[in-house]
Amino acid sequence: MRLPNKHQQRTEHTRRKLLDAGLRVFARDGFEAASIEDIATAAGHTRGAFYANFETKEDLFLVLLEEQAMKRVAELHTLLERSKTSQAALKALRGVYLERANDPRWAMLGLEFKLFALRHGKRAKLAAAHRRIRASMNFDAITKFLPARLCEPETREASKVMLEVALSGLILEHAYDPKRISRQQVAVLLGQIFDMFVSPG
Amino acid sequence: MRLPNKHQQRTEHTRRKLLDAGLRVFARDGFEAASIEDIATAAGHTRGAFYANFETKEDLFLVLLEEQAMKRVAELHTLLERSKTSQAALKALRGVYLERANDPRWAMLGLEFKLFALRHGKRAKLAAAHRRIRASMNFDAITKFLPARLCEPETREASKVMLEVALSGLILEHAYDPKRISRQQVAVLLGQIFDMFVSPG
Amino acid sequence: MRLPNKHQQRTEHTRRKLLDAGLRVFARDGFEAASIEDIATAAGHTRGAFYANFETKEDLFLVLLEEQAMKRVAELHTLLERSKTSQAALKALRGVYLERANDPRWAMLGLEFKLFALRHGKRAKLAAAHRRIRASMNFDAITKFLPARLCEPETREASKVMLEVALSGLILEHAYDPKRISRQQVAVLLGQIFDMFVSPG
Amino acid sequence: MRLPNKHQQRTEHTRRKLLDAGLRVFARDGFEAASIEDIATAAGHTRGAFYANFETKEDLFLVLLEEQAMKRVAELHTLLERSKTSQAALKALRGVYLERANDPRWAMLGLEFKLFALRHGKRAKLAAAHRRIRASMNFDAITKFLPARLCEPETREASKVMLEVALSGLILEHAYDPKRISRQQVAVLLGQIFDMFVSPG
DNA sequence: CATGAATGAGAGTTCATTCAT
DNA sequence: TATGAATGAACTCTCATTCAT
Repeated sequence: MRLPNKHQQRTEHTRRKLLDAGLRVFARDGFEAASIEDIATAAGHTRGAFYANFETKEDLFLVLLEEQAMKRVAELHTLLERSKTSQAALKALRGVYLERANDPRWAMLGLEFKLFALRHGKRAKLAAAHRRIRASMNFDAITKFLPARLCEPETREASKVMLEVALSGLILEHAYDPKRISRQQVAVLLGQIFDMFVSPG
Repeated sequence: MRLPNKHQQRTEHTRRKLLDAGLRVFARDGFEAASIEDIATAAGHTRGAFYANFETKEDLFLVLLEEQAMKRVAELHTLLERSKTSQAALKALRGVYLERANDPRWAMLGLEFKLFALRHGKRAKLAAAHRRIRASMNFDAITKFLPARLCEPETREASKVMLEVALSGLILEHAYDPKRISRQQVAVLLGQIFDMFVSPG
Repeated sequence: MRLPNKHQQRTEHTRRKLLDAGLRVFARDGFEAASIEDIATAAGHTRGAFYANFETKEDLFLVLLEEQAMKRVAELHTLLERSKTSQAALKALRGVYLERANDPRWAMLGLEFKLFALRHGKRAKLAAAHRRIRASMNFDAITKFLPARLCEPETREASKVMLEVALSGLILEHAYDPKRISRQQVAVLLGQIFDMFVSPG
Repeated sequence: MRLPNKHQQRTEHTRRKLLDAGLRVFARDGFEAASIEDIATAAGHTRGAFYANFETKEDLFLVLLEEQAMKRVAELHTLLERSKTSQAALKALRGVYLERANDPRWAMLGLEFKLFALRHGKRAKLAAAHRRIRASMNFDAITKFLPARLCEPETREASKVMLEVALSGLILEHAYDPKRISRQQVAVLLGQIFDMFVSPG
């Protein structure tokens, strides 16, 4: 288990830059309209670097998705582990949930992913990655902090869906027309949704 | 200079078929991935027929949006006019709201439109159509049937946004993974959202 | 030989307008870039009227060429017939020659025709029309007014070529860059050319 | 960031082949009728190679024009520098002038360019290239070898125009109908024009 | 005769991808 | 590993032409 050498580090660095650029460009332009040239350029490289690190545009997209999903789930796990009481956990969870409205990129990426999966779901190559991403999006650890009434699997899952939907939908709506719904109002609505579908009653 | 009626009818018929095909194809493939050839073929015509009736893909998209938005608002108006009491109106409204989850195409079109507007909002040509579509998406007539507490403009608008967001988001989620959230559960969640943000209390 | 009836007159009128529009549009845009829609619109009609009167774009072009060529030769014949002496004929001829620099459209049409013939000369359909146009461009009647030394066939033809070339070339050059060569200078040069290649010496 | 030399060489080679093919195809078919596919194929490549080297058809056309114009002016400068006396210079100039009738492609390109500039002169992008090409077409160095009477700017410019016009016009005429005017006759006429407008009297 | 909707071939252009370097 | 020239398929769009009216 030697440390990566210089060569490997450089490769990793390029890969990192391409992923970061991918996040920006996919969120900004959408999967279809994002061009590999744009992503490579945004990463400070050329298309060649892209193809040295990823197989296709789809590949980068899925890797990016998986990475981001795991990152977010990990954040949640850390958060919950640090919380001493259920109440504290819920409060922290609520804070993170509202906080996430401030980075529209992940919401856009999630939207793009669902549209993408919906439209290319039949492709065999997609399936495995798809499952992994879906799995990493789960954070069942939440369960143990939830009030009993929310712990029946179906209800729990539906609540989670509702939270996701409200988050990404309101972010999109705010981006689409900030005058119609302000950041402030987004926060209020998200709070209401959270309290309704998560907090104990 | 007037056309013989046959010509007009033929034109109208072709235009209608193209719009219908556009709805199907845009909803299925998204704006970017939808090709004019696909739309024309789905309508039983060739690309030439498309260009005889619309200027660009964007043009068809916007016309389609406007038409559908107006159609839906008109349906609501009719509905509300027929209702004799506020209570009846609310009940009818709730029914239509839940009902709309059954046609995923409109939700997909709305999503595509928001993504499209977000990404091409600076284009001058878009602006006018955009405003018209946005306007026709409004249905302030609802207001008079709402409980007083929801009639402050900001709250009302936020509630409408929340309803739209929940509807299109849950439809997308159900389409994306029906096993995760069933049609039944979508209906339940939509009902909860409606009751929370619209019904008097 | 009855007079044309109303129907025929109307047809002839449409055909006339299409030919006039063709002259304008071909001279302005060139054969390739001229669209049938443009020509029909410039004539106050639709493409249908075009196809009711001409077979193809090429057809209109060739008919137009032939008509214009014959018209110009006829003018020359009339002119020469009216002249009582060789000297008067030459003077009149010189005047007409210089005068023709004032209508660039014919020169442009002639240029377009030569380029067209050069590029499509092998097409069988073109051959006949081509010969007729070429023939109608001749005006050997001039010969009898020319000084003896110019009457050897080769020299005579070469001189005529030189006159044509100078006329159309200078018109193009003036249209292309009026600051480089003024209308006045065009006239001076044409006069010099005429005097050198036609006038007796 | 510097390319290994092999890459540069390959690029330059392809670009060269595309320019050469462009010269042939534009001269043969004209600007409008020349297709990028034809040019690329004539160069032994695909359209993609074209777009890797040039932005548009117009771009290749203008680059080609500028290159050819500069090449011809450079030839003239070299020629004049080598001449020891005015008389020798004039003789050499006359020889080159007559010689140029043997390559119809440049004359056709020049014609196409004037027609193109005339028809698209208002386009902003064209203006700069246009000026550069026009400038590189000048060869005022001739002036010092000309007889005094031709040195007044206006007369000189007019003479140059006349020479250009005669050259390209006769080449076109000969290409259009070699039986009407032979290569031999073209040479005779060009000689007469040169002697009249350039040689000392 | 004239209209204009529809066709279909072909244009210019973009772009994911390959490959020699 | 990274470059960038080149490929080729796909796209949007134009336009000469046909045909029902």
